[in-house]
Amino acid sequence: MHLRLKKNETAVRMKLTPEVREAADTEKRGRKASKETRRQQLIEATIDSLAKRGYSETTLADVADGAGLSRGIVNFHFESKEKLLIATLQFMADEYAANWGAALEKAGDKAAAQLWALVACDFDRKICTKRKLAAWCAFWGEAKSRPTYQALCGARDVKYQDIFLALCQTLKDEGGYAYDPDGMTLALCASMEGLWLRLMMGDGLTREKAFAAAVEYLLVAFPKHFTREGPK
Amino acid sequence: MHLRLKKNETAVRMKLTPEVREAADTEKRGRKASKETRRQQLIEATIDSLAKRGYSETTLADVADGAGLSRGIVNFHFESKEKLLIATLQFMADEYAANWGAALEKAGDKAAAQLWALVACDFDRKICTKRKLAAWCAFWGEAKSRPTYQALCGARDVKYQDIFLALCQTLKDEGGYAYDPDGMTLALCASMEGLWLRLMMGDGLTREKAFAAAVEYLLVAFPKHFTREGPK
DNA sequence: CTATTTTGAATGAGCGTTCAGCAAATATGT
DNA sequence: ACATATTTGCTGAACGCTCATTCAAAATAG
Repeated sequence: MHLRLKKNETAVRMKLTPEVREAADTEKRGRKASKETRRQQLIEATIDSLAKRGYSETTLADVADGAGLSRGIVNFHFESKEKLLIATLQFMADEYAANWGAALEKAGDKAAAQLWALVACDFDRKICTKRKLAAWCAFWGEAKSRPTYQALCGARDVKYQDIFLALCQTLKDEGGYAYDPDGMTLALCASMEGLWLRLMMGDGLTREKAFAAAVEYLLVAFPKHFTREGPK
Repeated sequence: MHLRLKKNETAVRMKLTPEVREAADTEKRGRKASKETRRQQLIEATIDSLAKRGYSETTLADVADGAGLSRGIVNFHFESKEKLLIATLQFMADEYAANWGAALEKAGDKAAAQLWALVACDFDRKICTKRKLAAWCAFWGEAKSRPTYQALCGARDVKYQDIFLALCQTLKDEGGYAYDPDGMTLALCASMEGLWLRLMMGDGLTREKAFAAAVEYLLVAFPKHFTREGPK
């Protein structure tokens, strides 16, 4: 009694998360998926696994299952587990950078509006998901002992920090504030990272409340430039 | 040609870190160490390993080597790797709580002085070490998927948060500030956690600079209560 | 001597990696 | 058109390594 199974029926194989399914759907399902599509699908499955089981318990088997594909698949599309993880982090870093880049574009040329946009976009639906925050945090935990991760985790990198600092400097000049811009920038950036950390830990904190807290900070720091509703 | 090695010459066995050596020295070295001393010694070695290799690469072999003891030792004093890690986190959480508790005691009864003390003690030499920050971060990375860790990582727990909130509330009333105390407290606590994260990542940031940034925050939030040198 | 602590070799489970082979898609020949 | 060969994507069993755990024996303490 031998059942001949129809293969590659991804819909049947397993319940995939929306993200994985979408990644697989950008082109056709099954064999027709291109190399890049498969890679993306596996990256999404990796984020899922990191979020669900944490870094240390993320296995290639779990990633493959999550993607609805077979065991050997990762070593076919990526060379090793390590390379998959790096590609995943790279993807998130790129997405993050693109997000604040775009936000800055749309903000116009007023410094206050730009700073507001920069803070707000960190709490954007697209970026600030439970699963992505969890994945970020998983990498943070390993970053200190892995130079490669450390470099990529500084997606909040030099460039970002410089822009932030310049904006704080400008607002200080405009408003005649008294603080030290370096310390202020550092404290503000750190605050946003800390809010991410707390969002991930997941008590009762929501995206909205976290954003409100960040805004509260902006208000006391730059009273002449902001209201709770936005830049003046 | 058989060399008969003198055993238990810990000084010879391996270069132990100062922390591990100290833990082993609180009572006599060698076999005479009491159960509690050994446990402490192993916990210190665990912190070392977490800091050096990260959570996912911390092995019992590495911990045992770090403590200058043999392979099976952890399963004798702790029951399992998991229990060792939990004990380690528990130790750090207790130490952290004791630290801010003591700081609060010494601060007198002025709210401003208490808040200053609470912020300052987070950047204390004893707590804010590279190795301990790294260990904290390692646990944070795994916390989301492990309820036990999550509970202990909230060492910055409800009690701490409540005190913090009450102090902010008091200062607001005293100074007639306009902010929302909940948001303010959240942003401030988050900022300190974020600063820890950055200290751990280790760019050029020093304890002093991080503390200065936190102070900068206090200054803009409570201008009537603080100067850069301390509470008024 | 008895009890306690420590050792280190043995065990086995879990996991990343490899790879021979299958199947779908595409190219080539007739 | 059809048959055949080649390429490409994928599978899953097998392999070997790492590491937590176990435990019998040794070392030490009392």
